[in-house]
Amino acid sequence: MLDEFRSSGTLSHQRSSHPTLLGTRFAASPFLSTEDRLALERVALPARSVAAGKDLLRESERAAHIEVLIDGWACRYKMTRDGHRQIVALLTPGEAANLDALLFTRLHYAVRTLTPTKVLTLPRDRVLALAEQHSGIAKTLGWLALNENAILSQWALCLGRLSARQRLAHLLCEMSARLGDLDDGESRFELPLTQEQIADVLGLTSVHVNRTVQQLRAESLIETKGRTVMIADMDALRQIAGFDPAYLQDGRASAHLAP
Amino acid sequence: MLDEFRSSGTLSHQRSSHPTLLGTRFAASPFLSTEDRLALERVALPARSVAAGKDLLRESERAAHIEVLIDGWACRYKMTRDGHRQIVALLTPGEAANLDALLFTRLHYAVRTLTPTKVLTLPRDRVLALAEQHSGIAKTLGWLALNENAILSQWALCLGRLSARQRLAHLLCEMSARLGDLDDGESRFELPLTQEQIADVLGLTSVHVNRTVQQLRAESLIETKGRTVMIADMDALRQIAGFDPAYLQDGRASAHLAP
DNA sequence: CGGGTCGTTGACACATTTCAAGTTTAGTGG
DNA sequence: CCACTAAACTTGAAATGTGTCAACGACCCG
Repeated sequence: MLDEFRSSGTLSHQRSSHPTLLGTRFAASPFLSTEDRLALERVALPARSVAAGKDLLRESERAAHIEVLIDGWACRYKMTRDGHRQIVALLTPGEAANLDALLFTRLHYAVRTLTPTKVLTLPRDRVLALAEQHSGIAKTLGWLALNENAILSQWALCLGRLSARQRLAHLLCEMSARLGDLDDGESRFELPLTQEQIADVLGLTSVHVNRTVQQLRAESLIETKGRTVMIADMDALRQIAGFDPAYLQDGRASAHLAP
Repeated sequence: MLDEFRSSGTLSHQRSSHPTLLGTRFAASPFLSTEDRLALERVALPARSVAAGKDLLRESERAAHIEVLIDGWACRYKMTRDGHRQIVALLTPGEAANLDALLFTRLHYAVRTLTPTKVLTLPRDRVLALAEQHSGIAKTLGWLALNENAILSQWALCLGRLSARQRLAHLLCEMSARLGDLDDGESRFELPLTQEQIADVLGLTSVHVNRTVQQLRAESLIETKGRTVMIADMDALRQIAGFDPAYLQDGRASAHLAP
């Protein structure tokens, strides 16, 4: 059972203190061989710990490294001129914070930790050099970018066309699926977000998120205790959200393409 | 002056009838050498014409080719369970319709033409093979994907946090910039979208788009005649939208990284 | 114990949607 | 070239989802 492992938000109880990409999104790529992964790990800088609520990267910053979230949660966000925040990506353990840094000179978003995290740094130039030698690494990087693309497209649909209720349901379904809970029926996981942060993901107000959460609770669709969410009726919630996990799972289906 | 050239929505008055990537987003990549581009053109299938309003690709389809829009406009869109449409990307002359097909097995969106178009097909396997040999091509593909991510992230901010008025202003600013009108002051270009399609981009109702367009017209910020938009006061419009073209221009700034 | 963050609640304002006509424009065939 | 039709645009009135403002309570941590 991976339950405790997962709900702790941790992916890196590695045997050694050495940085490892095992269990990251990188390792989930169907294109990354073990050899590729080890090559990447060899250029990784030592992991460092970052407290919750810190800006890992700031908007418009020049970033020369890729930060990989080994442990803990973070988010990418953007600010509007009049001071509103929109979270454009939730980063769960194992995800890269700023893939763009590989080919872009400046970031177009900020990255902030949501919990205490462990972060591993991959120097841009070393990764680019590896990508030229190992096509599996190049493909993996492209695959990661396209995955983010798929999630962003889905969120455009949600933000543009779904009601508050549907958006919240969708977020819960998505996070449950991304955290590995693919089984139907029930699901329980840690969602280390305040209602205000959820509002910044959903493009809503924290007040309205609160009311919507209560509504779902009243219908016995979900339960919450602290930062733990339990989805009591996954089918019903997916129905409300119009959630189809297909957009999250590609690549796994095409694993036969791996070298 | 490129004015007529641009406003015709055409990028492919090529000398020969041979397919060409000159003038496409591919060619805009700071990583693509002339040799790389010619290699890609060699594997391209003959361009074909597609009428307006046709579904080039359907959601969940297995796509083995990348379709590049040589001429005309198209969009990527997704449908909600209850029948609402969200356009998640506007594809202008020179853009790739379904980059995802490179590494994914299934599409997560549909692609529909908005005007009569010319489409060029790049076979997936040929492109992948080229990407392994030419690092410039691999980088270009990644660069294209990251560019789409930047635009999608910006749209998440717009859809989540901007008012109808701001969103419309933002769309007009973005399209003006993407079509190459970087000069300040005025801008005139073709926007071949009905107000209903604009609504599907902005996550609004066509009725409300209409009212918002009229508002901008009444303030003398824009003028429209047919499908031609004229931005009369770019600075004011950018101010309203909080528009900063930075997210569109990366790569050009890093052109020194090209081989 | 105290102060701050987070969650909760109520009353009200307002942006946007919905519904249901019109009117204009563009395209098509006679 | 005109007549006809469908699509696109426009308008108004009413409904509604979500935001705003302001207060209070619960909880946690130092």
